[in-house]
Amino acid sequence: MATIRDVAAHAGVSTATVSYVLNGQGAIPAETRARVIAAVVALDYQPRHAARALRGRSRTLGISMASGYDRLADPAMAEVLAGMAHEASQQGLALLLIPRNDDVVRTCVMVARSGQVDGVLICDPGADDARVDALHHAGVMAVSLAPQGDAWVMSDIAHGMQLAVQHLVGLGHRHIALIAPDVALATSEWYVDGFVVALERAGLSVLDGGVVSGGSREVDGEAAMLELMNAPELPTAVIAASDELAYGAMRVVRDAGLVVGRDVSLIGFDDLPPAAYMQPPLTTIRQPRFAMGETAVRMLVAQLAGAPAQTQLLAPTLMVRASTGIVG
Amino acid sequence: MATIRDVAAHAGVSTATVSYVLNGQGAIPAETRARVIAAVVALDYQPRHAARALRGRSRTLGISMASGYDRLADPAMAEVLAGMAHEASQQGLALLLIPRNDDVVRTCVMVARSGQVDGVLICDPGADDARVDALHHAGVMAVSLAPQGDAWVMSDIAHGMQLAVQHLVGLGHRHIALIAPDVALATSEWYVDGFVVALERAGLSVLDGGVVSGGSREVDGEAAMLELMNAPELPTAVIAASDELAYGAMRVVRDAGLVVGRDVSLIGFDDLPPAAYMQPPLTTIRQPRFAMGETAVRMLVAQLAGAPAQTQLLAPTLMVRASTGIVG
DNA sequence: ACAATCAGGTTAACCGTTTAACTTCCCCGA
DNA sequence: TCGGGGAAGTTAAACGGTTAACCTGATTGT
Repeated sequence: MATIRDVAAHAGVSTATVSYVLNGQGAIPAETRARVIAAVVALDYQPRHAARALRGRSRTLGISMASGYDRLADPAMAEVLAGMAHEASQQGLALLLIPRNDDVVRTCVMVARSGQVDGVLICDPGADDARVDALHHAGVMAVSLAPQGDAWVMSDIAHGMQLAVQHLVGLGHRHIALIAPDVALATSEWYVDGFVVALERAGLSVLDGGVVSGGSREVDGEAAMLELMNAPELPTAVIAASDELAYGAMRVVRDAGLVVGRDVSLIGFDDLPPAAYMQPPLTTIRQPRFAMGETAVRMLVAQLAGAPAQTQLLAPTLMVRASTGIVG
Repeated sequence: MATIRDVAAHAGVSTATVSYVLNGQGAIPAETRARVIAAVVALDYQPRHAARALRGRSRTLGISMASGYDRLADPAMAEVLAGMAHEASQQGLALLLIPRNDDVVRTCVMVARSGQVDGVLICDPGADDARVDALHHAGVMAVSLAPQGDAWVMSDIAHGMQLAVQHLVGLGHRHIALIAPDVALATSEWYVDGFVVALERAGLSVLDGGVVSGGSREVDGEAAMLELMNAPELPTAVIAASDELAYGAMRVVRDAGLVVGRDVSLIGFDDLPPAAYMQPPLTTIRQPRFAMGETAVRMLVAQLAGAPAQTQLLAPTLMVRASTGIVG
């Protein structure tokens, strides 16, 4: 493969000149510039990334995923990632999926300190996640997808809960339950607290057994809904912390011979594409996942450029469909 | 940040010795080794990735996605990616999402030739994809997720179609239609050809308008199903090339007042998690997406290690649920 | 007429590792 | 006693760019 020296020789200039031309720096007259370009083309020259990165930055951002890359298959996560990839591409940055082993925190810090990435995006922050502190301590810039540290972006879950509860209360519901997400996730408590606060504002209170811990998959939603149905009194409405949980809950309600949207109202979170194709179509709180990904990247880039750390809440919206109805 | 020189000075040895210790090479007595390790720990030394990569390989594989990173949000794609990330982690390799611009082929070749990645995984091969040839021409190792070039892995779609058709024929169906995938994808023709061959083997033939071109999203499935319903005679069974297409088709059938699984049988492809939660639960051909991702990485790694290029077909399986039933 | 300035370069140090080749020193066998 | 050979390091040349500092000759200002 041709090196910058070969190009310089071919164009009859020094390597410095070639470098300046390629980086658009220095004052190079058009004629010389043209000769250099011609040499680059003739030799099919491609600068080595490692050699460049050895001096400056790597122009790559790291993606850290603690809970295992299986989570990539989670559509909500995939959408965040899509947003990140989109924005990163806009900025000409690459995204690196940091390899995982038993010590995720260590590996993540190592990759960052090795300079393979300029900053890190913490995609699945756990409750009490050690990565934020570890990265901060190592002097690595990072943005988290949950409120931790001083740079993060999240969907305004509390507001989403308000929307959900208000919608249900408006339909006459007074007896509302929550299927909470996996407690291991940092966002988990936001769903629960948001739910409690929203109920209070509506003048309602949380019932005994009105918050059941779910998980993240459909089967978890089934188990949680079964738990709710075995309680002394069945809530008239259920909010699930994700669409997947809602899918599972919906099936259980249906199997019990009840009609979702009439006997029991059901709201999900996320608005994944299949939600609108469920039977009945699922009312849900759309979370701006793609935008969260884009925003996280923009924030990290700004921080790398010297801007101060920021935090941001993105607004969710209510998608009304047929899985919620007047209490009856 | 401490460099290898600092470590060498601190341990009272040369940089070469430090390097040998760190890479487990050369014959270094335990006592010296311990001194070096102690220095590494004391100085919190972390080797620079770029400096290493400048000599050897980058230990990173590239992910090329031509159709835009929005496709990452496609759950089927996300599952492939999860498999790749999993296997790559096992091997201690990182995965790089290659940035996209208007000239995808060029960018992809550039990143590979720049040495930022050792090889490329072509995730969404298009029909007549220029990347395979371009990469091959540039001497870059690559594995595609569709039959093109000499190294690829794919789910055995033809066999999947056999399973689907056999299942339907066993239920008495003779009038079967196909909702095809986006023709821009390299795998598209495999669905169509597989369908045609499977029908022939069953002694059936393709009807007029029996193959409608779909797309990839739920709305495309709706449009395709509408087209089928407007044809002179309604097929008794429909095979959709993806679960998403099937979701859309299912809704249209339902909205027309027909019952899926009784009036019209419906089969999807992929077996995404929501499939089992549709109403009725969707019979579908499960494709081993995660395994495809793992296999692709393994094949690329083997190739980089000098092994000859391989091709592989992974077996899909039939998941029988309630969306298919005896013709009536 | 002479210094200051500028355009258009070049030189060489530097980024941080790896590794082939070489040096020492010591031990052992003939 | 001498040479061969291995153990334990060291030296220094790569790897392929970037960039601060310097050089040269021509032009400008006074």
